Amino acid sequence: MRLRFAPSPTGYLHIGSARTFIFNWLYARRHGGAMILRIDDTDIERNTEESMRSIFDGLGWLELDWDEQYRQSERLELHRRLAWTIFEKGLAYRDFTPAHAGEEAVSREGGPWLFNPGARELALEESARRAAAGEPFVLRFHVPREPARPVEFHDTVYGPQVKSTADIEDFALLRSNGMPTYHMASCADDMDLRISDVIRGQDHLSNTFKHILIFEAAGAAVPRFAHLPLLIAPDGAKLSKRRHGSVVSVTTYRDAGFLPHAYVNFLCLLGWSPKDNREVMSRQELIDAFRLEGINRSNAVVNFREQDPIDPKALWVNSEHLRNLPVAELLPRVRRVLECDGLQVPQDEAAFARTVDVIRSRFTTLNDFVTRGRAYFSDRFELAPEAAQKLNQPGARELLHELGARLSVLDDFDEQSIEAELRKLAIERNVKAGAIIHAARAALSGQPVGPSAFAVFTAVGRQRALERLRNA
RNA sequence: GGCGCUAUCGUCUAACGGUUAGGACGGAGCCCUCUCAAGGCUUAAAUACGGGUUCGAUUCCCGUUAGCGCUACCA
Repeated sequence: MRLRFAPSPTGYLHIGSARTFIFNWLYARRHGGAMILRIDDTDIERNTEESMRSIFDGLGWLELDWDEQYRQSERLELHRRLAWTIFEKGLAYRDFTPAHAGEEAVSREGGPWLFNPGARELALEESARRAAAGEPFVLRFHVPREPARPVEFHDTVYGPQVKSTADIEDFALLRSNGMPTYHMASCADDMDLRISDVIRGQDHLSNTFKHILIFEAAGAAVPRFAHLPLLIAPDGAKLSKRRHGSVVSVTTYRDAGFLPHAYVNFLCLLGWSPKDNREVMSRQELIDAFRLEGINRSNAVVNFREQDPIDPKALWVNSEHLRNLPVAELLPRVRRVLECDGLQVPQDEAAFARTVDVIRSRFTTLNDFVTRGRAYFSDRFELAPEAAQKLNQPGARELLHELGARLSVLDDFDEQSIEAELRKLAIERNVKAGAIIHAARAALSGQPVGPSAFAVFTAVGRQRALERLRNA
């Protein structure tokens, strides 16, 4: 079994493309097949190196891998050879009509454009002569239409598909600059790379009929096809950079502090279901559960809003992974965001792990560790307004100073001892323990809310905790 | 315009032709509690519309409507 993901490097890695990669990858991994990354860069006008980087960066960030890698621009001879083979079989012809000449005909008649008048009938000798004379031409597939016949295939997701050749235009195989078109290059490579299953976006569903004509003309076996429903915006439009901005780029989610796998997990839930109500799944669970039968047919909305550009479900999936991942797996990731923000990562690995474990359960993204969780890793943090309010309660500061003094002589700086000491103080001063607790949390973490205040003490560490009480 | 695809809560989705149409996110409420999360419980919220077929239709068929895709020398 051989799967491929074939992006064209004309923009950054789109979340829809990422999902397509993931479904191919899941299928390959589940069946022990090979995953192939093929860069479809035959459109030399629009390709960019930057886009290429974005694809590798994006896939790398998502921690997705592949077994083989190709670049179509390095395989042009193969594509051209196959195109001319089809020509020699009499199944393609040279069309000398200048570019765009056919467009007017379409708008005038209102009907579909099928071929340029006269081009199909051009005698072979004249065609060869004009080509030899250097006249530019496109090589077009000669779609059989008298009589027209149905082209059929079975899509694993969409079921039986049929279209009459009477409705298929004579599409181009080779451009006038000699470059193969997408259809030609893609099919030639799929044959050469022995792709067994083509899993791609539904926008290619109707193109598949053309592809089948090419496979047949080349005398090659037709792969299995499975088309994926598209990802769309809340307004029903196809996701596009121009209209929807950064929500379509995977880097947005990386920068927002998503765990790579959590985002993969979220993307999987768009258009696919394990059908057993599971949603939060590990990578292995995803591989084990993935079935093409679980893919549905209607487009999925990425539910973002103008003010809030990230789908709430994505955030939820991320927070689930964030709090349930083995801490050891989370640490390097937290370390990275801390370092990126110039924060000091604790030397003591065990203490670091405990701190992360204490605070992670109420965080939703990795970025929370340097924002809401800043006080756990740095002395330069801001006191949230609501936290300041708690500190400004009458008598609160004095109580914290006293608490600090008492805790400083404690033998064991653990949660039980701290709690005992704090409650004793509350009773002596005849105040509610909660008042001291809330003020302490505010002083230690800069936040009005958070983990158990006693856990905050140990997470922040003795030295810092006492210092913050003193300076409260 | 032509051809094709699709249609279940706001969103993601589940439901051999027989279910009080299920779950999740988000919303509302309650419980728990040192706060906030988490967790538990409760709640509002859907089969686009019209015809068939059938004892019975979310499910099968047709039509309408809507959305999307393709209709390039883009992919």
